[in-house]
Amino acid sequence: MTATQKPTSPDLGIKRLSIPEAVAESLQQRILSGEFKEGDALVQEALANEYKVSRMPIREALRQLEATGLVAMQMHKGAVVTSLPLEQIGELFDLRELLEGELLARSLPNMTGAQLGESRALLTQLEQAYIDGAVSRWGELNWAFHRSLYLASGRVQTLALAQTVNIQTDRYIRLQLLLTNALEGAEVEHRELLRLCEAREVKAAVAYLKRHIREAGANLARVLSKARAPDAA
Amino acid sequence: MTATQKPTSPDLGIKRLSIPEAVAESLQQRILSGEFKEGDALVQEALANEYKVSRMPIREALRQLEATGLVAMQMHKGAVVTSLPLEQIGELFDLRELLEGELLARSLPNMTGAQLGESRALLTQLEQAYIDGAVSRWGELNWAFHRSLYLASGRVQTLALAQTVNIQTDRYIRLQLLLTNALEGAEVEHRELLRLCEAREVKAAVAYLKRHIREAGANLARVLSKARAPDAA
DNA sequence: GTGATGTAGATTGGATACAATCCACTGTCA
DNA sequence: TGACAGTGGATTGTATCCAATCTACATCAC
Repeated sequence: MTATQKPTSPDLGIKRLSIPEAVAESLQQRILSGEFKEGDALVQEALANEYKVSRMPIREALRQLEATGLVAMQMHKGAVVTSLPLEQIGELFDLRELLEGELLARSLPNMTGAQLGESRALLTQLEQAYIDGAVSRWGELNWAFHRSLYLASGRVQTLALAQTVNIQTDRYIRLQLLLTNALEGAEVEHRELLRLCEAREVKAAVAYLKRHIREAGANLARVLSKARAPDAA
Repeated sequence: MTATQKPTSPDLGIKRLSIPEAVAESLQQRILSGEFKEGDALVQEALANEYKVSRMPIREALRQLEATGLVAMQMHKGAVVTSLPLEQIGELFDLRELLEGELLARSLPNMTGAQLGESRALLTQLEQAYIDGAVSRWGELNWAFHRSLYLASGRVQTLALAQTVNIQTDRYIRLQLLLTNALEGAEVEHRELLRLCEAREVKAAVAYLKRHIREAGANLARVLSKARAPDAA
């Protein structure tokens, strides 16, 4: 009745995920990877057949994705992959700048050497994925690297929000990678960002991070506006 | 059986919401109002009986609420109303400061006189609700008032995030109202905030808003830490 | 008496069945 | 020919049914 702080959960770490959660994760990957493009309809029965489950778990997964903003559901009309106007994509980058700047400012002073080492390891993987042209893996690792810099902040709510926003932008960054086959400067910037962090230059690192995000957004906007303009063809 | 048959109204504009959405909304209200307290179990069958529907729509509603962070679901164990540690509640107010400050800064320069009038009207209602002690209504109106100040920003993504965070804090603000029967200064602050907005003093208004949110958070933290401390009694 | 273990009831998870709704096609009539 | 109402198929929404899992209590061994 009183403090129920110990909910008798002996199991550590590993979290078994239910079918809806697993399906949601899979669908998210497929949307981010571009397999499902903006505006594509996600038909429940088709997905149910594909995943060899009934439509029930699919529906719950779709609702979960709806909450993250990746799909939109309409009564009796089904779910479609959301499509963001250019200005909202820009807004997402502004949000990232805001949230991630805050996170890094709070995290960096608390980061241990081991945590910085973890970030460096992730950056190495990230660069390798970039060289390999592993677009999908690059997307994951990009967030993993950024996230590793924020973990020490202990700001779980902010981190969760930042992650949601990142998932949204991820889609378009991958699209940019496919369209232009290059992320101008992003790789160099990551390395410089990590250097500043290792040097414990908090203010400089935060400023650099914000600039990094802002430029990524600007580059993307340029690519997308070109790519979307002649879609009437 | 068919008692809750919706009259087939060919209404336009009004968004017909599905049963899961309606249930989610209702449950959210009941959680925010304190009817369901932190840690309370939300049993599917009980809710299904209450709403006179099957468990299916309930499950989808619960998943929707899970995404907003109001409830947590565990495999084969059901859904419970989430309970936030004090520090995370504080974090939510920091987030509000960040997000709403940004929103107001972008919105205020675009606000029309009519929109400011709308805000003023909402503030009047808000004050009335406060006088009446209508806690639940006060919660709604508080966000409605804040939101009205941000609408002109055109930042839909940011606004959506801010709303989610607000819903989370709402719960605890209402709790504070119940515990202390007063929100120190908040009412006066709202009026001053609106005055600054009407005077188009953007920087001052943003600074004031941030302070307003920060103080609300600080006050709440004081109340909650007292209320939670002697739970072993 | 204390601890482990097995079993029954309750509750959730998933599958199937049925109803409601939408959409595209078609056939008719002006 | 063109517009429009009716109709059939496809798809979603909800209810019901069965299986899997958890929790609590009783039983048994030490």
